Amino acid sequence: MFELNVHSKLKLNFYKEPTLKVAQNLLGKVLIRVISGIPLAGIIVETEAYLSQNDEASHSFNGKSKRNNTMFNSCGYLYVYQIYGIHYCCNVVTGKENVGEAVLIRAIEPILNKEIMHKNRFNNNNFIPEKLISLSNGPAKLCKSLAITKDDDGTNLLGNDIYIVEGNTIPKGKIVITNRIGINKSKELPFRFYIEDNKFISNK
DNA sequence: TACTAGATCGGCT
DNA sequence: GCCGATCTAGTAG
Repeated sequence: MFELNVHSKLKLNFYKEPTLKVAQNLLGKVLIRVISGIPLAGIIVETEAYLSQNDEASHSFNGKSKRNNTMFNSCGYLYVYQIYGIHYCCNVVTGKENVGEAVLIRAIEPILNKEIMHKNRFNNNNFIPEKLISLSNGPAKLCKSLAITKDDDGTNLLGNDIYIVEGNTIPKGKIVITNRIGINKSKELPFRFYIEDNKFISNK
């Protein structure tokens, strides 16, 4: 059973590393979302990096706008955007202020208060273990499970509402590096990372 | 199991 | 107007 240790919260230095490095270092870390004092949590098992240079798929590619403003914050903030009118996706902002880089969290493995995550996602209390994987094996699914919406855009990850703590270190050999999915531009860039053989990564 | 369309909104051309 | 860093339900095979 996972024991939440608030003191292992990641410090600002963690986010200051180069974006591609942070994307890999995030694997195995634990994303915490506190609602009414109750922590929901999952192990980060899949990420994608979005850079500021030569990356057409990145929201920051065409410069700053109202929507992507948070992406241009200095590192250590949560960037949440809405997609297809109905879903939300969350990113960890990296880089210095006005740079515009982030790591999309694509999948987590639920470990704490899974029943509440299930209720957030499916709107019912009929929690069954078979549904565990589909709780958060995709960027929009994990946001739904953790009740993350546009309201959470700009949240400081060093605060107490949404933050990330230490978890298991993933050996380099267990990190799979592939191209990103679900996009049409800059598809060829090897910016997607996930934990090998993990059951909770996204479907595609 | 595999493919397709529909949902639904805001940002950008 | 168009289309997206998605997901789901529906249909066909």
